[in-house]
Amino acid sequence: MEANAMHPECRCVNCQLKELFFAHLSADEMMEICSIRKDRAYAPGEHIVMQETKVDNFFYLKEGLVKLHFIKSGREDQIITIAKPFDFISILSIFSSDTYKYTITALLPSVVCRINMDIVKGFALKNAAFGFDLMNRLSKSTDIILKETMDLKRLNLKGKLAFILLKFSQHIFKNLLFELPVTRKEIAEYAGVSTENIIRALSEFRKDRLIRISGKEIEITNLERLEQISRFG
Amino acid sequence: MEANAMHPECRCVNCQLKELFFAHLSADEMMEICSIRKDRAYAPGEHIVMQETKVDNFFYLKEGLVKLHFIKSGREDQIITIAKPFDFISILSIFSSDTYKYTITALLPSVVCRINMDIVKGFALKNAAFGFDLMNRLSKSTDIILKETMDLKRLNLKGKLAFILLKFSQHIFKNLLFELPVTRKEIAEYAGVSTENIIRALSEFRKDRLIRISGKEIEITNLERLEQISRFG
DNA sequence: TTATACTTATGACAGATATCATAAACTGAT
DNA sequence: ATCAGTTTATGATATCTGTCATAAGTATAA
Repeated sequence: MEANAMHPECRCVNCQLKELFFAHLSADEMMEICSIRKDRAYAPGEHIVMQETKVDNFFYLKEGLVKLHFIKSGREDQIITIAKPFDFISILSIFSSDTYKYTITALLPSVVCRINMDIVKGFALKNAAFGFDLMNRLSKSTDIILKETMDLKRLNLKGKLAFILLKFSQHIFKNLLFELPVTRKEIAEYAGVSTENIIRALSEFRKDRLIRISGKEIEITNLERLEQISRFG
Repeated sequence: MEANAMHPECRCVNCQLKELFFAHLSADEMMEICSIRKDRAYAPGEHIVMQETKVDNFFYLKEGLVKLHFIKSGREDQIITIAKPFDFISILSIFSSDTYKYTITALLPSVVCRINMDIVKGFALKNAAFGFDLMNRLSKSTDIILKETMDLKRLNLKGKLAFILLKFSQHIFKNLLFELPVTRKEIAEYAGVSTENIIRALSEFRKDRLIRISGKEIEITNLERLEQISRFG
């Protein structure tokens, strides 16, 4: 595409962010964004954003997998959601607060695209169509998270586990066979139940031949049944 | 105020929406908004917005109290949150989807200010500062809801109940003595537990002299202890 | 008013989940 | 290779929560 040729720094395929910017900004403005934005790679376990720190950048996940979570001293983490490539990961509060409200941590080797927040705000304030599009995308992201949280909330333990396994299989890896990118403890923190019970439920799913497990590798062998459990369990 | 005199249709004290519009729109634009917007009163139990219907209006709660909830046939409702005057109540998905994703129902006699969505979108698209301010307010509302949902999620039954009682006392009625605007069943739908257990826990709070109950009237008699339970319970 | 449905309340019990204990497997650092 | 710490796994048990049953109180409409 000629557009990409014009912006050698913004050549990532599938970049929603680029779409967002391209659709509304001039060639010069694009040049500005593309020269300012920075990529950075993170190893699993590395914090991308730490809660309570000053909001300085807008983050976008290009590669890998991350968790959005609350860290509470003396208490288990709470995982808000798990975000995949092309998701906006700095969502809540970045416009309405001056500190990040939650922590973002890499689960897999990840590459994050970072744009100075003042620049993004500047564009939003002088380009209404851009701001409007940005608002739509941010609100869509938040909506999905809240919906997911409410869905998880109403399910029993096995339902929560099935829901999470299906999220990995259907939405993240798009494959019945996948490598779990989280520990059992993290699944528990996501579901809001105890680690032991997640392990137990995994074993029962295995015994009932809904899944096969070898270490971190999971294969869903009875998709239909697992979907039932995630809806009604 | 002279501003109010200029816009006789928009004279409500404490209107956040008016602030939002006044700050960014011209006198003519304000005239347009003020002549188009409509108030409507709703009786308790009346639906203000029904999920799955077309997004046509932007809603703002002027008086009363409402619940935002998901209705599922054959299953109990899920209450997302309870909104009080000056809250934006049409939040999730109104910009990113063409149907409302949840239902809004009055809990107390309520007055809602309604503005045609196309008009709001029109202003947002041609006035960047207005759109930016709107985005901030909407995202702040959603942030608070998600935070509240995550807080509720990690608490045990008594913690959830204490949290909800404190929300009524501290955030909504700003009084230790208040009239419960919801049934025990609705508290249960909000907390995500069974109605019987909410009733039982209320009785125990009464026996432990944390609250006094007479019908719908609740008085918090041991605030400190109730706050402890809502934090660590 | 009576009749009906709903709400509040409590007890009994079953089922779900957390907690504690133990141990094997795995991981990373030395 | 070894050690320490973490993760996975399973059992036993206590606690929490849901479900079912019953009944009294309350509101609403005919």
